[in-house]
Amino acid sequence: MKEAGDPAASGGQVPSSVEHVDGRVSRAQRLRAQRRQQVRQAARRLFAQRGYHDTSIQDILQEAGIARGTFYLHFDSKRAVFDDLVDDFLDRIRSMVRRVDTSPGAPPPLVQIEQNLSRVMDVLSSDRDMTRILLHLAQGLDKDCDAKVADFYDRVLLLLGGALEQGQRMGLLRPCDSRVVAQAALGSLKEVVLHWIVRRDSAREEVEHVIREILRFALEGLFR
Amino acid sequence: MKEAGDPAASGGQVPSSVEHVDGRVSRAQRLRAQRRQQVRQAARRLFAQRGYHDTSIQDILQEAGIARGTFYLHFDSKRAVFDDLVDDFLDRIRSMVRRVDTSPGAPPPLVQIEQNLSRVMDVLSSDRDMTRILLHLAQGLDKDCDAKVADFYDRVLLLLGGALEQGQRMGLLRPCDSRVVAQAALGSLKEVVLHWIVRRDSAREEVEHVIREILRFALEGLFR
Amino acid sequence: MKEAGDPAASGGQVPSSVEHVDGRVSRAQRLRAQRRQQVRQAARRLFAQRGYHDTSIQDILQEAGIARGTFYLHFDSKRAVFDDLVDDFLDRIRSMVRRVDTSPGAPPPLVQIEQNLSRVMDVLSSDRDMTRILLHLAQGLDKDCDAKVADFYDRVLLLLGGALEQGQRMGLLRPCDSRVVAQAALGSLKEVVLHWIVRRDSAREEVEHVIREILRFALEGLFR
Amino acid sequence: MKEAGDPAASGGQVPSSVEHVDGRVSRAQRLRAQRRQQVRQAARRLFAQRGYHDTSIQDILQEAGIARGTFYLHFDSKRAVFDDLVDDFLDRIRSMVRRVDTSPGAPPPLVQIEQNLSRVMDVLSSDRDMTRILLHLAQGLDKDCDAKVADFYDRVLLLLGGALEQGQRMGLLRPCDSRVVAQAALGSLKEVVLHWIVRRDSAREEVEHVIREILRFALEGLFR
DNA sequence: GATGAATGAGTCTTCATTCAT
DNA sequence: TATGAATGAAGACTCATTCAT
Repeated sequence: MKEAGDPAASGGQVPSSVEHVDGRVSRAQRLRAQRRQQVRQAARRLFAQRGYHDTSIQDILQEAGIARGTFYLHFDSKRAVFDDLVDDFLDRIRSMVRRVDTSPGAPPPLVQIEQNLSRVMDVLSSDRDMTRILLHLAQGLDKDCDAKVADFYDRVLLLLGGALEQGQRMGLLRPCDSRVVAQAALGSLKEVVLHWIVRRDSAREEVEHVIREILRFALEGLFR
Repeated sequence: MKEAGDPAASGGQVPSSVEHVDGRVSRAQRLRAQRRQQVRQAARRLFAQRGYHDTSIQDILQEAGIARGTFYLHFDSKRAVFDDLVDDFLDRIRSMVRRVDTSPGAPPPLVQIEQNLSRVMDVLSSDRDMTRILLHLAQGLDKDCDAKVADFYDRVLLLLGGALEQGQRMGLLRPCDSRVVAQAALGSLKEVVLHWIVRRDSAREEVEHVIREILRFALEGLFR
Repeated sequence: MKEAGDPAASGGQVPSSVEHVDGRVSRAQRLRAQRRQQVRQAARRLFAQRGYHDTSIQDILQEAGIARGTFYLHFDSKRAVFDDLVDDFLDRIRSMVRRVDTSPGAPPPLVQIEQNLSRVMDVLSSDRDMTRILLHLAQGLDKDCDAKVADFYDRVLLLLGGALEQGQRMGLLRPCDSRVVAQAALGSLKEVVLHWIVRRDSAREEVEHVIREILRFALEGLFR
Repeated sequence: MKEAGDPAASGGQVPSSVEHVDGRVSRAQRLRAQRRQQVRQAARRLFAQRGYHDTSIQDILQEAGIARGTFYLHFDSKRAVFDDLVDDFLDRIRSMVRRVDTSPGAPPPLVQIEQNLSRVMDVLSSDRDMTRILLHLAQGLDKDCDAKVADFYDRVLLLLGGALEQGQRMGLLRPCDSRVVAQAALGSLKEVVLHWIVRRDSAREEVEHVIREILRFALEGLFR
């Protein structure tokens, strides 16, 4: 489970005068990052389980096995941990998506799309807690968070909509309202993830069956 | 708008004496119901706007223009209003759905489905605040609430899945994993509602265009 | 069970012009007194059972079967009912005590004392709820009430102490610190009443056995 | 003064790291105990003065000079302080009572009883507030508290009754209903304590005079 | 860095009392 | 006189955050 993007750990001010022995500072940084991870993991588990509001700082401290003050040494507030978790997770998802390459010689667009989907599903599967948080809690927490998540989905929709339009231009897809269909596709995905990844912890093959089903559903529809 | 389950109304002090002037008691009951509505409306607006946790009882009092005690005269707790709102809304949605009639002479199933969809969309459109609450807040509030909403959606999925299987048996639809496709359809719907009803307050025609688009998407798919 | 001293009922302003038919006003007064009694009885039962603070006005209304406003038509406050009950009860007890008659030809002092005691015990037995209230709740409610009850007991102590000193002067009793002994006697009585009247609802004979036991205890002591 | 049952102290966060400076932890514990005492003392004073219900948490905070949260750091609720105070006081009283030793060579039983009495009176004298609370407030607060206090007195009565029966068997005391007489004795004691210790803050000699008086009263009675 | 006692603003809820009908 | 909806002051308790050690 990757834990990228800890700005405080990497960007901290390192007083050079103190670095007597090479490696001392880096050891401190490593410890600091460890602590941070400890907190993040505890918070993630609890947020996913009980929700944001029903998780108290006290709960996190207990779960992480640290003291109150220590928490505030690493995060500014309870909300900061939440944001950190969400930002990181969104980044991880974003980084899984490759733009569809339409140059000659590249794999067929459909294959590329399925690969994107598959990579994203892998990330979601590997962190069910965060997936649950993203789908259940992140919306409705507060204007700021709503905006962030909405922005994320908007970008996804733009991507999907673009792909649809490209498909139409290429004569692969029938004409349709690309915005609406992109939304429908995104919604399908969310719902299916909720059921197969968050609620049941489905095995890889099962998830792949589900992916194929909704892809076929999206492409061929239900008739006949 | 139905006003179910008012404990105070049923358990309240019933005047043992004779109803002096005809209509005096019924007027009191009407006023009582009005007050209740006043509170519900205030709470609904605020919950939709700020979320459950960021709405204090104080906010509701202010919005409704009543005193603290008055609130508790009509509802047991902040949570009770929320539950009341959600329960009532779910009931309203449920009541819009008619089982598809496959007897000879009945309208084609597809038409019936579209009518169902249209009636549900009307309810959702007519109460954007509650739609927003249902889609954003009700999940992730609390185990109890989660269970209630999950149960609602589960019933919807059963309905959809059943319809799909029937369509398959009737040779109208191609074979597919009805559970997965039902989820996909539900997800599409949710997402589309979120965009066109909750975010933008789309006009009726716009909504109908959207309905047609996702129905066609679901039935014909994207190819060709 | 006597219900004396309702100032509002007896002292109420009666507009003479209204008294069309003789007896109309008195009927109103009777009804008023009845209502008052209704409230008193409900309150007494509840105060005895649950204590003053754990009895709400709502409880009293329910028990008495009247409406909120009606309560305040008869009593100024919750506390006023309590005071009314206690005052009345203390009066009833006081009225049972006759000063010991030492004139020649009168019954022996000891017999008079036992008669006093017996009459008081009858009152206590006949209203266990008020006895419980007096012994358990009236002390410690509040400065005012404490003062009232303390004043009552002080008068009792003065009476007892006077009797003791008289007995000493008459050569019947041995010299002793009359104040202390009066207190001891009062305390014995209270405790015994608590056990035999409040906790168990002892029959008359049992109570008389108890009276004889503590009288003998007080007079003869335990030695030999 | 014993400080039993501090849930926060035992369940608190125990520093997992090494105790850097010898005594640092124990100093923290000492400070913690001090705070607790501070709260207890403030609460005791106020409960004794104004009663349980007329003392608000706010009052206690003011009197103790601490903040709201600090109170709840040491006690679960207002009621918890009260219970803690009463439990501790009852324990202190109980611990003063030694079973009467009737083996040959032991001091005469009467002397032992007087010593017990004297020790108990010392405890009561040394904490007038708690004595007042025990005699005035603890009864009538609540079923739970009533039961606790009643149980305490029941044990005292058992002890006294047993002593009386032993005295009778040894031929020292005349036959009597030991239960009734034990109650009378307990009641005498309570009343006398109320007057001489709670109301007036009598000096030691005065209290001893009172003890002697009621002992003589109990043993020799009043006749002659 | 790590600790955890202290803080106090903020929240929900109760309930005695008032008053228009 | 009787009613009961409305009131709002007052209460207990929580919990994210700070800071001295």
